[in-house]
Amino acid sequence: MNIIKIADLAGVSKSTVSRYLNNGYVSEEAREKIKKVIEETGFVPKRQAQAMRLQKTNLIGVIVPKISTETAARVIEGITNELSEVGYEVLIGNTNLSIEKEMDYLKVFKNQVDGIIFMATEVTPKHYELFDQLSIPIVVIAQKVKHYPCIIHDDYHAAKDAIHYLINKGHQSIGFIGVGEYDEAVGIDRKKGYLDALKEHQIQIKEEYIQIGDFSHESAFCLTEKLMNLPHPPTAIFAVTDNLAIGCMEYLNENNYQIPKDVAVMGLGDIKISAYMSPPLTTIHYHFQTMGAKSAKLLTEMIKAGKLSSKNCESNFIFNYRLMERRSV
Amino acid sequence: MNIIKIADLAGVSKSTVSRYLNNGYVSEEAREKIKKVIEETGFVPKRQAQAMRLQKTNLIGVIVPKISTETAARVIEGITNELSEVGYEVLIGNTNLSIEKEMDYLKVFKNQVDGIIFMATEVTPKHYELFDQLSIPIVVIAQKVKHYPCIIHDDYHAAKDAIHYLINKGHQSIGFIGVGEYDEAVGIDRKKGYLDALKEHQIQIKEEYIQIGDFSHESAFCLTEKLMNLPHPPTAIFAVTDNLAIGCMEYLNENNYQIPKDVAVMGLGDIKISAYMSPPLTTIHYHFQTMGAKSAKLLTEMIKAGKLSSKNCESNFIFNYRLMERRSV
DNA sequence: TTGTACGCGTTATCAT
DNA sequence: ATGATAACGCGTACAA
Repeated sequence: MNIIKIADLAGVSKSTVSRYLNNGYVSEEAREKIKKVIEETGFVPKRQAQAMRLQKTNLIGVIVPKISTETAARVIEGITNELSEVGYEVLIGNTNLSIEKEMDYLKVFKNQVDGIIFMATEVTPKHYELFDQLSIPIVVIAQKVKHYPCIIHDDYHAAKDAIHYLINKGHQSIGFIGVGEYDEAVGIDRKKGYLDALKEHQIQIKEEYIQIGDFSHESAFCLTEKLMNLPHPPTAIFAVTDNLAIGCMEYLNENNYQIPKDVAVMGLGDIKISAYMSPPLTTIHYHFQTMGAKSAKLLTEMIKAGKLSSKNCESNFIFNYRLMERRSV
Repeated sequence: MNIIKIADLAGVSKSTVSRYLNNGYVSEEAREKIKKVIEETGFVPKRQAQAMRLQKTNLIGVIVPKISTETAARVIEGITNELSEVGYEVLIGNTNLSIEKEMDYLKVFKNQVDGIIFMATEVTPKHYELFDQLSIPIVVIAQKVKHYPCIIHDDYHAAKDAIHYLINKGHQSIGFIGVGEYDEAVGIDRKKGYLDALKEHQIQIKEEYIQIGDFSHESAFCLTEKLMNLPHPPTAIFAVTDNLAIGCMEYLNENNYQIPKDVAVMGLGDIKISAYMSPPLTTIHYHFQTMGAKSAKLLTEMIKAGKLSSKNCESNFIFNYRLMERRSV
């Protein structure tokens, strides 16, 4: 079923049908006939053909590291809610944490969508190359990417505030469970927040208190073991993500440490599960869904403005956070 | 950049470039020239134009009730992983539990994708109407829809097994926290499993033990209160979803009931959080990600077979489940 | 092996 | 107010 058949059935030309569908410049008489035929047939114009003709797909590509993580799901929810209001649809690219797949999606989406939202983890020179080749705007979430618009949390100050909070609660020996520096936001910024907070309070930094692993529960579990087996174990542990904090709590619970009496634990991110831990995890709330919505809004604005690239749109949005006092500190 | 410009730059006709891109029927000489130009320009053919010409979009529409729920996210993960292997991309439709939006997406996707995966909750006559109007195959997840292929869990037996388990643990007074019957799988099948299990053990069914609400924590919280304020409160409670079981546990914990000593709690679904509750929730594990993958596989097979509708493809796949013994019973 | 010409479904321009 | 026609980018039947 296409616009020509509708035109035939209604006894008019396809131009008239097209006008009926779009600007509406049609006589009452023709309008009636067309309306009837369209209702009977349930005709809807094909978006592919429209896209071709209008040079606009009304599609946004969204690339996420892992869709089944709560953070990614929340970001996507924010994006889809925002976009569905303005008539865009979203094409999802789930990379399963594979950088190659990220590259693939960046290439595939390149001439298939009107804009890209990229939820980043590690950003390599290869990424920059692909960004620069893009002829559509892109918005980056969760990492700072020079010369491109980014939606990020203030990881540095969030981590710093967490440590300040711990110090104010009387802790001087604070263990750190982090991740590698390939992830700038989580690996570098949050660690820097930890270090600077200690410095500001003139607390000596002990290398053995700083443990680096990957993003898994198990990593945090092992690192906590190391921490607690130190001659002078810390009285508090800060993990750079809630997920890690939970792995940390698992070790402590299994080894009969009382939280927070023996050792306090603090996370960052406030995933849902944190509130249900025993004890409930004190952490910092991040607004992932709002970030998603903001990124979508920013992107559609750029598209509307006719931008063929978002390079040099130095509009970074740094989102606020909120400390969630619960019972693990 | 399009195929004609590439052809010009390479000094051949666009047909030759097209052949280079597709069947490869090109002389070594021409191949070299084209390869060079394509590499320099980073040209990739536009999918919109291909879709138009080939009458095939290579897009699958996925409609989910709420993308930020763990179950939906896991289903989508299974779908995207499967589809990315066979060259399909996925268009996401997040309905936020709105039936109108479901209808909208069903209509919008109708002539924009090659097939639809529909994660259902309530299935109304309106849905059937739209399904019947489709000229592309559709696969339904999570609910039985007559005459269409469905990927479901065996909700009836899962619930029944849960109750059997409770009875075998010595419980005779088992409360039930459920949802309305508009959701057939959760509202009807799981309730029937509960009722039949009791009947099989000749346990009298008490109406006051059967509490129906919605899908929220709060609902389960209130219903648990009702249950526990009965003259003879139950010694065990079965909630039809883990989420409800957690709301139930919240009430019990806050009111100083010991789980499972005073009252046992059992859920259904095994969401991630359940394992971290205190005590960890005994529940039944569902394989959402595998379901997603299976639905994708089924759909692409039907597309490959050239089906213009999946009506009367009575191929239901009933997935298995696994009882997770933890410490709430 | 290569190139010409056509068609996929839509919208926009232009003449009527 | 309406209709004929061109154009979007691509793949392919057919002719050469």
